[in-house]
Amino acid sequence: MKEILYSEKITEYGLPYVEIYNLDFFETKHIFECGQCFRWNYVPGTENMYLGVAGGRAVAVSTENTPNGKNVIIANASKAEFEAFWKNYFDLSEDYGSICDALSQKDKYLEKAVGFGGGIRILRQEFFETLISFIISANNNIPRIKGCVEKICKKYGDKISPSKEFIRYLLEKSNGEFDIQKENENLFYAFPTAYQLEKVKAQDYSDTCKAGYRCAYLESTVGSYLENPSAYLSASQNLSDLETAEKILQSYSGVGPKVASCILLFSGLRKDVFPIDVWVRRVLEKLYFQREVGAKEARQFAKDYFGNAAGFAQQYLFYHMREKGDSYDFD
DNA sequence: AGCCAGGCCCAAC
DNA sequence: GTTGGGCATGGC
Repeated sequence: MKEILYSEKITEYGLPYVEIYNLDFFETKHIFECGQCFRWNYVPGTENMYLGVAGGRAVAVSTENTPNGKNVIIANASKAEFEAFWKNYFDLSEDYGSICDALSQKDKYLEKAVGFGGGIRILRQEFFETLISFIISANNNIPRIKGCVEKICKKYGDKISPSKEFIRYLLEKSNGEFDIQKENENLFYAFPTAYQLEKVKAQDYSDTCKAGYRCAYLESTVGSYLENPSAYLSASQNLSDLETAEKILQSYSGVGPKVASCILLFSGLRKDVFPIDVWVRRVLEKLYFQREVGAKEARQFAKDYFGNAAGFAQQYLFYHMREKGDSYDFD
């Protein structure tokens, strides 16, 4: 794997940004629209820029082609912030070239899915945010999940006031299409900490974000999380025993097998899990079974067939099928 | 109107 | 240990 080269720069009007040079396997659309995250939004008027909040910081991420390859630009970030947070967040230490090669050689379906979504990176998102977000995701659809999460952040999270320079950057890059008034009111909030949610009741969540019956799960899970905030560490450190990690996560209210897999995968704790929702089960049935299968049989197959790369395989298959929609067909 | 969405809980076997 | 009904909400 190539060494990651980057530097901090600054616009002529004073906005710091980090530029990563010649980075392969990084497409913003693939990364932010593959269903793993809910707080990144396309910036209208740009080619491929997404604005998001993580780690209590708002940044705009885009790529641009140069004669030497594709550069990634993280705007409104310093070198120190990149090294302390974003480098890990974007999973830059993972060798996606090897993963894509290995999966592509496995079968023709994966070859196509990897060819389609080869710019995906599995984000190493913060644990508590991932826990709460994927409880909301159960039996829900992605646009609504994003709305629920956004409203919770707006009501309970810390306000992040964008600098004048960052606003100018967003306006210029979007040719004025970015609605700074509206988005400043909606997007620039940190995900709340567990302590900020400590006193929030199910009814409050319901009034705030209309998450329905999941609101009771949220209240309960925040409570049990606060009883032992480091419990998830024992799940993450227990790398030799996936079943224990899943069991710990499933002790939270609203977390079953599928949501537990998502939390492990999308918070970067484990890459060898294979979350199975209704979409993914359909893909497995269509591609590998040619019949209907139960959840347990599907899980076993994924574990045996995809092995250590199961999480990556799942994301490439999921993204490909979701984007293709009705035209998803390999035959 | 009825079905579906990155499913889970709980009761009944 | 497995299975099935119920579940809030909004888009189509």
